[in-house]
Amino acid sequence: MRVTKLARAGGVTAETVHHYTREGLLRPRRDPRNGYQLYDAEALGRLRLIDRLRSLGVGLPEIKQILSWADQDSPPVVDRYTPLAEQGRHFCLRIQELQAIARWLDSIDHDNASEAPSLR
Amino acid sequence: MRVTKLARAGGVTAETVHHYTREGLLRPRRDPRNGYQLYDAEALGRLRLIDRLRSLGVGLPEIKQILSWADQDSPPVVDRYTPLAEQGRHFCLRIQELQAIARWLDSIDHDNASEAPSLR
DNA sequence: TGTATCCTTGAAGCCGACTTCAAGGTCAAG
DNA sequence: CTTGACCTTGAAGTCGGCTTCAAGGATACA
Repeated sequence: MRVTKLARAGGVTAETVHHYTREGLLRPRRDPRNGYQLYDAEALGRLRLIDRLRSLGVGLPEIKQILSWADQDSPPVVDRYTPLAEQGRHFCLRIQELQAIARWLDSIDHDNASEAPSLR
Repeated sequence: MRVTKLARAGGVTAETVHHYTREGLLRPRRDPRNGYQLYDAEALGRLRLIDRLRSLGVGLPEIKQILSWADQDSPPVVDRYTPLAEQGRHFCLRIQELQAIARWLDSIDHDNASEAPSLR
């Protein structure tokens, strides 16, 4: 599929797809006849992943790295173990923080007398 | 305490504290003698919360709103129920996404044969 | 009393992530 | 064979979130 179709499927603008492509996060093949960029179904998965990570405040370079791990089918584990584990810990921390905040928001939501632990 | 001390305690620069103060996320009282901004222990809690939310991609206006809920000691629940519940759902979604991604990263990390579900 | 450190405000600058603009090539339908 | 929708690239513009700069006042202390 071409940019516009991918963009619509992923819920972003065609320009955003272009942007990610320029930045190397998406790597479409080319239609040899006209130079058009052609994206496959996997590209849609990548696009959705990019979008989710972006909404969580992950920057494009970091996302690019994550995608590169996904690209390696049979990678040498030892080469990427350290940064990957680090990434994993990073996300685990974020999750815990997010959960704590969500619990707190929820406690207000249900009008429990509890307050934000982080503010005291 | 004054800006620099708060900033150091919160692990940010004094300029960042100034920025948050200008944007209304922190509201220090003033030393009447010299106009200095004075922050209390609660401000440190707020600062830490701001910092965590920022690292999760939450923007300053959204954070300001969240802080305003924390400010209300005995608020009319009905007035803020809707946006708050929305916020809660928003964060829950983020958490779920983040967990899915973390699981996936983790699965690579431990070299299971599994792949990213989001890419297929 | 000097001087080093901290405080104030306002304005300008920087960076990342898009978004818009411009100029032109492709293509299907009528 | 023209019109409208879609594609290309490169460059410039926008916006949020700081960060830096500038000019001047306050404080601490040897």
